[in-house]
Amino acid sequence: MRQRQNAELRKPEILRNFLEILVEEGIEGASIGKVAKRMGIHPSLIMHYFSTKETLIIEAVDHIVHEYGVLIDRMKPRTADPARRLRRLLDTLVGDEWHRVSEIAADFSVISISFRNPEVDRRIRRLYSLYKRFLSGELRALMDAGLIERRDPARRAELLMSMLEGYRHFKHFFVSERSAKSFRSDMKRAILRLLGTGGD
Amino acid sequence: MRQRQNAELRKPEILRNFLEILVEEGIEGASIGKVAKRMGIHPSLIMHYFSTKETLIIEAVDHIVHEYGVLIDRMKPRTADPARRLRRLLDTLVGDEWHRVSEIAADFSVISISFRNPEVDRRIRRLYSLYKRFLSGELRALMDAGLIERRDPARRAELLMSMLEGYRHFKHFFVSERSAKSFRSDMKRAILRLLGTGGD
Amino acid sequence: MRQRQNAELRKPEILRNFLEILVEEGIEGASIGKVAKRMGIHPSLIMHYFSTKETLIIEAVDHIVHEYGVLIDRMKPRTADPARRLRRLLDTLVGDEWHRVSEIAADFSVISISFRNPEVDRRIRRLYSLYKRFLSGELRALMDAGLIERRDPARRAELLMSMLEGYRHFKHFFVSERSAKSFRSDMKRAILRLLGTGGD
Amino acid sequence: MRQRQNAELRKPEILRNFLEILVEEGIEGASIGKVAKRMGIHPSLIMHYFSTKETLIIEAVDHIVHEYGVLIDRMKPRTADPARRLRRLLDTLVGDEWHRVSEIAADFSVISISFRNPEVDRRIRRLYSLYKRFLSGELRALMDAGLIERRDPARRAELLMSMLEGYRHFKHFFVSERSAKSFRSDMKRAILRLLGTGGD
DNA sequence: GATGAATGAGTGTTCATTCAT
DNA sequence: GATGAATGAACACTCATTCAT
Repeated sequence: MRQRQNAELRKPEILRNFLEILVEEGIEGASIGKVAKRMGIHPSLIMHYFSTKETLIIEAVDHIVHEYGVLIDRMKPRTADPARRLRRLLDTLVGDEWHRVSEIAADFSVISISFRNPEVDRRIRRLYSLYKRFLSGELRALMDAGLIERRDPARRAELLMSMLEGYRHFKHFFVSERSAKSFRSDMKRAILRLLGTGGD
Repeated sequence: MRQRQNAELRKPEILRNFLEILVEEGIEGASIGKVAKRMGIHPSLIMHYFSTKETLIIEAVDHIVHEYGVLIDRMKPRTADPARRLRRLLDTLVGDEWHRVSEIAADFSVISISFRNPEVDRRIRRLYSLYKRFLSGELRALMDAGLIERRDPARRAELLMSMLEGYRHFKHFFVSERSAKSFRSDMKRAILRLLGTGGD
Repeated sequence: MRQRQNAELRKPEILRNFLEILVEEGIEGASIGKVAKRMGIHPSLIMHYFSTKETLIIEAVDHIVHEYGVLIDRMKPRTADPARRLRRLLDTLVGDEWHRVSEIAADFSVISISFRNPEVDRRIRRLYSLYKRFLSGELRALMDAGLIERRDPARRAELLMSMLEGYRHFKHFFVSERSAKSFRSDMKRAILRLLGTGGD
Repeated sequence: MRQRQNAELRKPEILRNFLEILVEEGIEGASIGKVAKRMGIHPSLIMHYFSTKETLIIEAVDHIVHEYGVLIDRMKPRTADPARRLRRLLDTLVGDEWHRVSEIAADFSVISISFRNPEVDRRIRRLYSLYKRFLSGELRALMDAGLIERRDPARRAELLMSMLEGYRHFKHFFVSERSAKSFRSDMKRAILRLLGTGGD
């Protein structure tokens, strides 16, 4: 019954199951035993692949961070036309994909871990700095094109990230189901305001 | 050793210690045993007061939520003068006090719990709805006074909360230590823009 | 809310609740805490009345033993007529009342305790010896009257008790619901056979 | 210290120790910790083999039930000669072996458990139904041979079981040590009477 | 008479981990 | 590559009991 598989197949499978449990039960409920039971394998086999729960967590965080990185990469514009670049940026930032990429519950668990685990902290920091670098670059281009107000692009990026991350993580607490859709277009307009374009 | 105290003294002391550990070690590390050891008492004494870890958590969350509630309450303006009200609102929203009221690490742990614990979820939801109600009211008053653009105040409140909560919770990831101070005045200006006043 | 009562009222109430739990959850589940919770009083109050779980158990056993004692007492014939005495004896031994007097589950728990608790053992022994003395006396009278075979009345009593106790305690395992009623008349005939009367 | 064994050796060893404690301390005193201490191993090792106290109990009950099953099996006659079959049956039913197979204290504990544990209940029921099926079959053969009175063999089996089980379980309460031996021949005669043979 | 504070041992169970096979 | 044996610490929780009020 127990098929013999190699690390390349098993490891991602373990990571996937671990992340599922992380989402369902939080970090306080995510144990090696549960992952093993869910996969129908022996706990020691997980130790065999990851040697420590710590490294399992790190690799799981890496997986999440990687997904976000891919997304940021995909936001990169394929055109030099400033107007289209602005539209594309806005569409991506408030778009479905970005908000769906990972379960928010996992985000909270991971960030929760980051306070005590320097390795996890480093990874999140690196992700956000990547994000910020991309955004500032994009804003600078738009400023150069005169499409948005010329100001310190890094600061503007931080403002944007505040609003976007705040919305992504807390919306389910204060945005009613009903208004979620129209809220998105509000958000677009708000971004434009923050960046300073002519009018609404 | 067997010092005798009563519930009014012991319970908050236990809660305080529990929250300290929650911040230091996260929900996955916050155990009754550790709280007891830290206090130099027996774990069963904690059960005596809270009967369940669940209720200990709930009461701890209540404690946090209460603090935020007090803060929201203190934001309430003592004046009818619209201009002063606006200034006061801005000062509070980006002020130190609001950002210091509780350790952000505790916030993440608590929200992390809220995904699986309906009681905790209810409490956070109640808090945010209180927050939103207060903000919309305040915005409506400012709209009536013609100080900010007249728009659906609830939606505007949600936008504001997105940005503020995003900043509060994620700033340490993307705002450099150096810029934190000046970022605050940026934030104020951003708020004014979102709400639509004459110019910068 | 908590009324002040005196020992004469409280003690039997505690015993009653303890026995209920003993039946429902067995000796392994019958704790002072549960009794207290069920009664809405503090566990220490039970200690106040019984000072030890041991004495609580003993008094509970006493209560059960007492009930059986009353029953045996009630079997005593009010007539000197030997034929009526025999009929009455048979009717009682297989009668409903005797089989209903106490929950069999409690019997098993109590006997289970008796193996390790000499006090409980003494009480059960005393009860059975009372039972045996009564039965032998009755049989001797019937022998003297020539209604049943003349043999060592004590031995005959033991035989009878074997069969009756066996039926009482194990019938639910091997007697089908359907046959339980007719089994009773079978049992009566069986007793007569054991005691040696003319025919069936 | 860390002697390595396998399940085939350890599991029965654990079961044996558990049953010993069950007899000595009753179900209320039979804990995994005590079994572990007695064996000089860690409690978690017992969990490793049985994963739950419940399954440990079930397997222990299975062990007891199995022993009885073997005994019933051994009662099966090797001859077709009715007279020898009857003698053999009588000898077995009142014989030492049957009464020694398991500590009566364990019986009471197990039956005590059966009231709340459906799995245990099922097992005891199955055992008794096996026992009854065997006895009725045997009685029918003897009836066919004209050695005992022709009556509903199932009912007669139930009567027999009542008496035998009653004797087995309660004899130590009402049968004096002195009389135990002669009681056995009394019991044989009583059985014959119940089954209806010519005379005593 | 009754409650609450406090203890300390003990409950079954989960956990990550090590090691031999 | 995979399993199973074994550990030891930790977990939340229950228990009977003591003592002060």
